[in-house]
Amino acid sequence: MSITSKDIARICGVSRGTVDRALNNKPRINPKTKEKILRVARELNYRPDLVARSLAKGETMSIGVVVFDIRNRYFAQLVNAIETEAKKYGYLLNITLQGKDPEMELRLIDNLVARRVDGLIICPVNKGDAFEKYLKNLTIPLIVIGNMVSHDIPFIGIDEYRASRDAVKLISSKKYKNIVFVCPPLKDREKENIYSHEERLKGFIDELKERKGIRYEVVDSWDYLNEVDRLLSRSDEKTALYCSGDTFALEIMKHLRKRNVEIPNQVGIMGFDGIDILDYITPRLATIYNPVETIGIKAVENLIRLIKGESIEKQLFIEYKVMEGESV
Amino acid sequence: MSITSKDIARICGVSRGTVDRALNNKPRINPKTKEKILRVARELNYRPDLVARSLAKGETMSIGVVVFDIRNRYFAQLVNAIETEAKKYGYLLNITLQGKDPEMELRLIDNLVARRVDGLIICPVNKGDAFEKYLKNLTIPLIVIGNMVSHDIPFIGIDEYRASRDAVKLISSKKYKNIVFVCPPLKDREKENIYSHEERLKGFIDELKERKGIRYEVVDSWDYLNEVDRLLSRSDEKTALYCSGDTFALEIMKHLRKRNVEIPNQVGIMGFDGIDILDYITPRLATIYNPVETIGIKAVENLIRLIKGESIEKQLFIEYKVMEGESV
DNA sequence: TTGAAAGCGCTAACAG
DNA sequence: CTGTTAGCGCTTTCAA
Repeated sequence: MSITSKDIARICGVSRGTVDRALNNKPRINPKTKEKILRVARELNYRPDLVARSLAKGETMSIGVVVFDIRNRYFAQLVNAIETEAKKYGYLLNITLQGKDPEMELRLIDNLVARRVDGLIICPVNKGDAFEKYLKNLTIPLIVIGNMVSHDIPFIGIDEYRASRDAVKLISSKKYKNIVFVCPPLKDREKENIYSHEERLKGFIDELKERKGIRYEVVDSWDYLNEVDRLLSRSDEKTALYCSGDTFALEIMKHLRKRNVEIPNQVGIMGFDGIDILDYITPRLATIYNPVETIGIKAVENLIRLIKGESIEKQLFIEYKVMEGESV
Repeated sequence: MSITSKDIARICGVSRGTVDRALNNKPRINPKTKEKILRVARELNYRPDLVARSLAKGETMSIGVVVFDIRNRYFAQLVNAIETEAKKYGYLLNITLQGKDPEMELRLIDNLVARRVDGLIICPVNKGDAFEKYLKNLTIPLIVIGNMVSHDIPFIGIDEYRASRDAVKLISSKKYKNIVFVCPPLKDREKENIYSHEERLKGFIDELKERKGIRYEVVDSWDYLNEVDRLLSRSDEKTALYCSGDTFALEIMKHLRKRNVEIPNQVGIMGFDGIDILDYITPRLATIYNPVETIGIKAVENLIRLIKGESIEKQLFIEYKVMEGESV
């Protein structure tokens, strides 16, 4: 057993209340007794039990985080930023991964709430009214990142719709005659929250509707590599593949490399997210840089405001950046 | 305020002890009262307060993790594996990042201990006797990953020395006349624990000592790109760059690509770790595959054994794999 | 089968 | 300036 404040009180011949005042820099204590208590505490290498403190104070100084998976570059960068920022304020992270499993997500949120984390940051896979209601009934503050659930629940992300239109503008400026939006997650739209991809899709379509003379279509299959083969063999028009995620773009590039298809000479490619490993890839992938670090930092800032009972703006859109690259 | 077991007791007209028996499937309770309590609990959406439970039971069902940084692929994969495995046993993770700051590492470990995590998994940046003693004095079980601190402290990793010799064997088999070990972390050997890199260095040297006719040298500078330029301009022998980490290899490949140096025709490159993004890189990098998922899983398994008071083997070496690639 | 009471280690409120 | 008391919500022990 480790040493408690009671032990210190006994040894110093004072009450636990006095020990508390000394240890936590509270007023109304004799400097000499304070000094003595601090000395004894140090000598005995006293460490307060933070579990007990949490129970007494009703705060744990922890933030619960629920995301898909941190092998995913995007979430690795996000969680990294959240941890670094939270630490500055004395908060530690309870991080949990739902692996796109809606049931698991609910279980994890329940568990974190039961552990009395002071707030939650989630990138949800669930969606819909029931989920919205569930979140609203939580007793703790919450910030949603990426996949918006409703306009009523605090959200931080980028304006995916506008970013997607910008992506299409960039591609169009390169005189492609045919643009394909590659977005496998659309396949899962029934069961999963794919808000961000749906916004990107809308932006893609709206932008192209306004432009004449460019054909476009959508690939919404996880078998997208074969789809790409089929599309490219079928048409001899200058085609660009606009991918709703850098990872899909990288997979396609790897695939085309095997087929000796040259990028961007024979086909153009654009991604979305601006994950950090693009640094190592040739040709440099055109993409939308999603400021994930900033999003993480803002999420922590806003969450802490909520924890303190302060108010925040319900929707916070961070500026993204169009990265030209060499692949389109 | 949320509802407590006391409320349930009051409503059901029983004592808190009985409520506990019902809720936690304990014996010696009348099935009918149990049923009633469970029903009421469900109706009121009762959730036990896990902080209170932790205080009462003396266990938190959390595991503390301290690593460098999870933008680093290696740690992202590691933490991902640890989380997934720990969750199976009902443990959540408190993950913290020390960013190679020794002071920070100590503060984080202290904090986690104060939060009464049931065990720790760390990849330490500290080293030496004082640190070893500090770790031994911790009141909770601990597993060290990667950077061994001492043979007395439970460790999981690969046999870096042997792996490094195997790497050199692979390179040698390709008839290089000059092999350069690129290992910037050596620069920090005074202040940081770079056990794994030092083992790799030893393996490199020992293997080459046994082979005649191959020149070798070591680059231990963070300015390694310029060093590489200098080395390559100086010699016209067939040279291979053996990097103590895939990231260094990727940086060099990117650098050489700009200089239009062909790999492996003009210079060979080999990495270490086998991080997942190599999938997207051409030419395929030769490397040592470090089974980080397995290491994470084993770390959790062993830690839980320690938590339960069971015994484990102090040193656990997982099998690595030599990946031939096309870069050497 | 159930209840009562004590305790986990800390904080907070009030009285002295 | 200091001590006392109660309480956070749960588990555990012992007695009934």
